[in-house]
Amino acid sequence: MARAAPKPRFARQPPQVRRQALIGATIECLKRYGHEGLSIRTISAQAGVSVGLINHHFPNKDELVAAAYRHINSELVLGMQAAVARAGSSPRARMRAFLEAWFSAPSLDPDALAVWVVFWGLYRHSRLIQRAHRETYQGYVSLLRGMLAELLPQRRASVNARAGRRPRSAGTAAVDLRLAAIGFSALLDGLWLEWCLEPGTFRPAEAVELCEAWIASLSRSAPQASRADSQARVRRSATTGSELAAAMTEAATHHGVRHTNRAPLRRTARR
Amino acid sequence: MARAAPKPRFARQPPQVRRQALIGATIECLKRYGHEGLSIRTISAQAGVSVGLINHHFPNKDELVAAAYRHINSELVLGMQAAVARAGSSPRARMRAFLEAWFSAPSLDPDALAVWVVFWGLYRHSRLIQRAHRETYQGYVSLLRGMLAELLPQRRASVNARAGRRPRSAGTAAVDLRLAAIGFSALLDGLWLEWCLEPGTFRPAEAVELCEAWIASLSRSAPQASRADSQARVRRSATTGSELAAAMTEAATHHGVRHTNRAPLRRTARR
DNA sequence: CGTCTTGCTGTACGATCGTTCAACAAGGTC
DNA sequence: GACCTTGTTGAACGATCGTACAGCAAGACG
Repeated sequence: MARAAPKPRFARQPPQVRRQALIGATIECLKRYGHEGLSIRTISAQAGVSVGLINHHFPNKDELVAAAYRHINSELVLGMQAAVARAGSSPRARMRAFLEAWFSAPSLDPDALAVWVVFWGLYRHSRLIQRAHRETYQGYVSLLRGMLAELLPQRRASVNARAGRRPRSAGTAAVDLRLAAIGFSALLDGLWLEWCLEPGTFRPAEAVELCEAWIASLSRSAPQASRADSQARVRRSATTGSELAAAMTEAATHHGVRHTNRAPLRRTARR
Repeated sequence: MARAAPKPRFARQPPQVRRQALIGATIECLKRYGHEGLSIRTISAQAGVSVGLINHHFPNKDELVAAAYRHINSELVLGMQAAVARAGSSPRARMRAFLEAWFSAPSLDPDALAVWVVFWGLYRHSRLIQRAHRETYQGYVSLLRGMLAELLPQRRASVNARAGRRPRSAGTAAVDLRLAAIGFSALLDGLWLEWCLEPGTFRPAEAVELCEAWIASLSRSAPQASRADSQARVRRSATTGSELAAAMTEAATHHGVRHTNRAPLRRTARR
């Protein structure tokens, strides 16, 4: 008889590689089984490892889930940043590249939506998810801010545009700009959501058209800021591109559910 | 010593009342604890009953959850329908009433969003949830369809407008109308989502303004269908209000995540 | 007050959950 | 080939899950 070649029962991997594999298995399980897929045994089976290995690379399950959330989040943001950077320096081309990246894989993926939805459900009750979101969300915010700022060149870059202020007694032009920015962000999210829910309803290119039409209507309703500086100063000095960008990035809640800090969660005795 | 008044240890309730109470407790638990709140013991404690009672009124947990989903779904739709009906017969007033109802409680509620998100996460993997959605979603669809049809009077009500068709070689007017309807729906969902995530960013009344501006741009970009019939026939006969309504109700996926029937879910051996 | 219906309780059960940990072995080093 | 480091295994634990069911009792009825 031939000597039995002692086939290894498992292969050791560097921690970083194994961690990445476990994160990938977590996301895959979420796609397949939804929230029920978030169990140690399901994930370890998907990754082809034993149950104990997860706690060897992650302190606990919540940390693994948060790492998975951080992964898809940063993967998306990095993809968007790369697409915009690849588009060159023309503001219009950069915005178009962003929109086309936004409305194509891997962003525009029904499976991905199913994964996002589970994370959203966890968000309000998991500090780790909140932290992972906050850390990766910043990249998305600054990307949008930069694109809008260069698309609608302002007179002066006022960095101190305070977040959250609502110019109640402002001129109509300012109000329209702020609303338009909010609406644009809603359009991005809403179209993305709708397509993922029912991909047959419209083509991604049509979503890009819709968004560009909205952008065009922005420039049309407030051309004084981008073209004629003198007119802008007359209408309202604070109505600059950076303010629009600020309002927009405030409004653009993107995929992640931000922590609202709203009404204090009732903390009655549970059970 | 005074005779101990034999205080009843529990109070019997008619099945329908108790069922409703259990449904209410389920929603309340979802608001408080998210997905973790969906346990028999948590819900029964919230309702102030024993663990066994739930299975006395519902065959199993999934049926209770589906009933809860059906409840908030139909509650919302009925509220919208009532608001529109209260507005009278003017199409514009009815649309405004709808928008104001959409952008106010109980629709516009961050707690409610947290509940919706959990249901969305369950949708793809629960036939019961899918059925509950399908049954209640019809009311929302017909409400939107009716409002748009009366807002943009068509030449002839073509009921057989097939769902899902995409006039690729159609005239530009038709494409714009379809896209506009899709965009309007995205605007509704996106604004609703954004406000629930970050209520401080804009006021509900501003969201109403945004939507009405979009509606106005609909009438502006394609007035031929609503005003001059002769022009419409020349441009494209199929571009009617009812087609817009059909396209819109296809696009308006509302809150619920529709079953996509997309790629067949990989059914590998689990565990 | 006695009787009957049935809404309701609460223990029990098996399954599965996340986590722990002692033992194993893969694979580099000498 | 012996040794050592450490990635990996898998049984075991207590907690919690959804469900079943035998028995209790609330409250209507005669």
